[in-house]
Amino acid sequence: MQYWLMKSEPETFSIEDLQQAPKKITCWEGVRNYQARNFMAEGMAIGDQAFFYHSNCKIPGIVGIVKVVSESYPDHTQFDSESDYYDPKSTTAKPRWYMRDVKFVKRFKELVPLSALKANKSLADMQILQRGNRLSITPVSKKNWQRILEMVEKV
DNA sequence: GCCAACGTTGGC
DNA sequence: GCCAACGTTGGC
Repeated sequence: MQYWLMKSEPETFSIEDLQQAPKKITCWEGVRNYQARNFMAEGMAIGDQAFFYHSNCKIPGIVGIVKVVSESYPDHTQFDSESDYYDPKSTTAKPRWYMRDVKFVKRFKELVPLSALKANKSLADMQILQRGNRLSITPVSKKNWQRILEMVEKV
């Protein structure tokens, strides 16, 4: 089993939105970066877990955990000219972008803020902490996963 | 294939 | 709102 971190802007889709979704499942739409897509399409497997990260908001940080519950399949929003995620260069015969379904696992009582992740020197190799990192989906090592869970328990 | 221009991300 | 960092686009 592998671990991941998935970013979402809470204004667009927050962990509260996921909790309120039918069956607490959502399709993870809108990934439009090849590296992130490859992580999702080829790197992930059903049963993997991911940190849900709120980005571009007042206090960015990890707010909970989700689980991968589907194989990858074409992201329908790429074909929808009304959608912000529309990609005119993509065709149903040859889709560029893929999604998976993820399910709510838990929401932390208090988020683990980015500032706390940065302050924890043992997490220095986390991809999200590297300078200029913009990937919306990144792998997390088992060690770092456990270290972060320990930070949650201390809250 | 190079690279300048442009758009986006996301913390602050 | 600012801006650094990065990815993509498109002319050549």
